[in-house]
Amino acid sequence: MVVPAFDPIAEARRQWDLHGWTDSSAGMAAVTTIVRVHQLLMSRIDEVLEPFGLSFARYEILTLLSFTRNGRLPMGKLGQRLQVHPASVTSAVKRLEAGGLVHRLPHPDDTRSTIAALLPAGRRLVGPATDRLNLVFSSLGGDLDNLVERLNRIRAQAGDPV
Amino acid sequence: MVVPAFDPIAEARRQWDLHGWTDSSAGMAAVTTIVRVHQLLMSRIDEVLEPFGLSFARYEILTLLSFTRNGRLPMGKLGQRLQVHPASVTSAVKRLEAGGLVHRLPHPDDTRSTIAALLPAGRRLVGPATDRLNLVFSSLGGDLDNLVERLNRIRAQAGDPV
DNA sequence: AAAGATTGAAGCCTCAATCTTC
DNA sequence: GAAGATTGAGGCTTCAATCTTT
Repeated sequence: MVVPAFDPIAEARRQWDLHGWTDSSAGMAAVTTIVRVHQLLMSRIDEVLEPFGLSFARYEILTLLSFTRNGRLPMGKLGQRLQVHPASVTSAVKRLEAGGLVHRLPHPDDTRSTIAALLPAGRRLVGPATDRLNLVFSSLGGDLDNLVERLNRIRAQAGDPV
Repeated sequence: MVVPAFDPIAEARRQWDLHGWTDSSAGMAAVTTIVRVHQLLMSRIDEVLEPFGLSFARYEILTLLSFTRNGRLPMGKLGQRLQVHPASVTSAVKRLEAGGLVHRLPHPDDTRSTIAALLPAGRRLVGPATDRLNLVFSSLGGDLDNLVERLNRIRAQAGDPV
């Protein structure tokens, strides 16, 4: 993936304006910028997490579990917190289980439900992984709270309970 | 994917602070917010583009081609402009070709290179698809230029030529 | 009927390997 | 050897369908 010397997003916006789509150029530029930043962040995060054998999704599950009293959370709850499809949770937990970081338990009160439970090996990973991730986060710079606030406007507009 | 009544991102940040990771909570919240906004935007865009039989990546290729003098661009150029891996371009163009929206030509001067060329059916799609996307873009609201500016700081920090 | 979870299919992305041509 | 493009593999996501339990 060769990187050009100029900014492809700014160039694209110039083209939209040039072709008479001035009314959409700002929105389009915003969308492509978000896509690009998402791509860059994920790339760096995956790089940092790779030595731990974790993806970002799996790291998030580990962290979520480590925050609970007993390191346990139902599959459905995980999906809600991470805002992903139940199938994604099943897949991620399956991999975490294969790595010996988590295991599944039946829910005591509701046989339909499955509980993901943190294992010692999983808990040992959370701290170091977070430390490494901090290097990425702290290098972000800028006024992040303000950025989040502006992004939250888009979330709210889409119906998110911000 | 059930949506909870509270904001999972704000709740997660509260948890990080609670567990003594105050130094990373702002960065983590920024990352998860970007991930969420990316997810929401892509979901809405895919929904809008679905009737046209297009994905966002394929729409972007069509638009890029429509901006050129003769509707033609080498595969490699497309990858640079869209900032995606060459394999992604190959895959997207293959689908566009299957839909009769684009076709492949050999490069006249360099036999190694392949050129993607817009077909009439493809050109007819660009305008209407863009009109529909405008509905999404215009509903974004807020100061988009300012948002892009703040996101560009992250891009620049990652080495993008902003 | 509704809820919780899982499976299989399909799309998009990346990477590594490969092939042809410069 | 380097560049352009393609292929196959693997990861993540979603959806639709399915199965069990409530």
